[in-house]
Amino acid sequence: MNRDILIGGAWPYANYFMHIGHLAALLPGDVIARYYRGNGDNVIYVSGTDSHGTPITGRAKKENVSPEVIAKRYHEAFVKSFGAMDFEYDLYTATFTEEHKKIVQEYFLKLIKNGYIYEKTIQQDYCEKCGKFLSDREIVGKCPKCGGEATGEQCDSCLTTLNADEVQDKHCKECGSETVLRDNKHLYFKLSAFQKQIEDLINSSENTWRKQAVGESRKFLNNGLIDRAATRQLDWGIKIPVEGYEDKRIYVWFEAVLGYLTTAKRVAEQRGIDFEKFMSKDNPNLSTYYVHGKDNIPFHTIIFPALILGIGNGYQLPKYIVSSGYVNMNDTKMSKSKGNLITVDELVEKYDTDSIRYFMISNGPEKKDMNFTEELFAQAHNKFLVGMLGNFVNRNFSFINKKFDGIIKEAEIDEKIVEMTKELFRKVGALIEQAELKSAIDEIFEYIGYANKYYDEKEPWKQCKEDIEEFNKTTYTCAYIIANISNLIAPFMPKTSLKIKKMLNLPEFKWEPITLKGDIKINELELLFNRIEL
RNA sequence: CGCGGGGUGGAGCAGUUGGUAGCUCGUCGGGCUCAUAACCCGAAGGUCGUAAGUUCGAGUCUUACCCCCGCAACCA
Repeated sequence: MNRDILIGGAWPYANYFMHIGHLAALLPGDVIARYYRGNGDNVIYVSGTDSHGTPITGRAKKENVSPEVIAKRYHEAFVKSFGAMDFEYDLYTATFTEEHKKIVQEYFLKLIKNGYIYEKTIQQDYCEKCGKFLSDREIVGKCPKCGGEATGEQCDSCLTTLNADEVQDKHCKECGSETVLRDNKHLYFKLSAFQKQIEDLINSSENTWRKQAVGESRKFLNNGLIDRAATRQLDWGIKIPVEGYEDKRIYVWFEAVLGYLTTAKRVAEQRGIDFEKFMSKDNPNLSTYYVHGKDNIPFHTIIFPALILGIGNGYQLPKYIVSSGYVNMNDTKMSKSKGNLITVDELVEKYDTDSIRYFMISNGPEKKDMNFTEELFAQAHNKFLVGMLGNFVNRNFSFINKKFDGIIKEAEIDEKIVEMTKELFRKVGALIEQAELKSAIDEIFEYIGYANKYYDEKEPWKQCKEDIEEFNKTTYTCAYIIANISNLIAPFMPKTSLKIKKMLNLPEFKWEPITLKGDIKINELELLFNRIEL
């Protein structure tokens, strides 16, 4: 029975190019997707560009273009970067598409219909000169603590987080005139109504959510969930399908997480799958994965589940929450201003895609933040990819090429290795399903390490002179190992997998052990990886 | 302030239900020669952030403190 798998990668925000932090957080999604596809399962892997919100309008104003221009520019850049890193989404779209907007508005109306949206009037800062309500970022004033320069959300001097109502002596950032408080109506989402259900969700998810996600979510529940405004005073975003709200837009975080549903639904429709059945909590075959960075946790573990419940379509709540830590550069936080931020494009230009994928999984921020340095990267590349994997293939095949015209004679395959291989597929598969990718890839490299040891112990360079039967067994067994490596690494390093498959004329990737038959002719041998010299 | 995650040999990490620490890299020594100074074997390196406590016994439980990262704001 094929399984139904939904994987949602976090939606990168369209205000800068994709950097290695995004990559580290999102890569697990692609690995998991490839793995399940290799099992013949029914995978829907989706994501898109988060393209609304104030920062984009701010940037647009600065560059004197429309927000759409900015959003599309970065959207295209993301598509290119994901492509370069061999991400295979079933659909990568953007929140500015009509399809997304339409479904989000439908969901919004459903929330209203189900009684989870209510109107509330609050007082907000208003600039009379500019004739508009100001967002927290558009307010400047004095910090109540240190008296320094502050915006409506943070003090620039002492760095405390502030609320707009705490800030003193408030002015409009743009024109400088004093702000006044005015009544403004907003639509609120009854998050508090889901306290109990989300508590239950978390209690039943301790083994499938990353530890930090569980802890972080409990924090919010312990404090008690608070209703959140679902609307923002803004003109760039999804329109609110309610009269009297023409000057407002849907809060980006609400619509961005709903993107998982809007995109998955589109994929399902294209494939002729009944999405309501697919996504149903009563579908025992369904597993959902949500993959993102740790700062995104509450949106995926609290808000998104609450929205799903509020919409009331009976969809499955997040089963696997795969949150990653951050990537630091030389022990300091990456940031544009510090200039220590590496974009994916820069990395791809310099290094092998598979090598980057390998490093980001095996040394990635799975449980805690990681530190990225080129030295560490080169070291791991040289030792594991060149020394262990690449070398094992090369030492085998170049010998065969030299002495036996590239022909590996059929022979008995070491039974112990066959058993070990079968077991490995089971073990690694289980780890990938649990999103424990670091352990999964470690298991594979332990196997490769064992293979090198095996080769050394058998000493085929001697066997070929003393006992050709034994030599054939050794080399056929090694060819068997290499063939199986091509499947085992496929979710992690798709290009390398293909290279091996080409050398041995192997069938396309499936998550299962390969059995060899007959003599094998090695197609042109090429090095899998080249050493990196720094 | 509070809360969440983390703090284990030079570096990166494991350590399930408590019993005097494991792995990989790097380093040093040896072996092999099929291989991209690659591969194999061996050795030296830690008392587990700090201070107390519980216990026959704690990295593993309790308390306090310190350091790093994060916290529904749009930055993975």
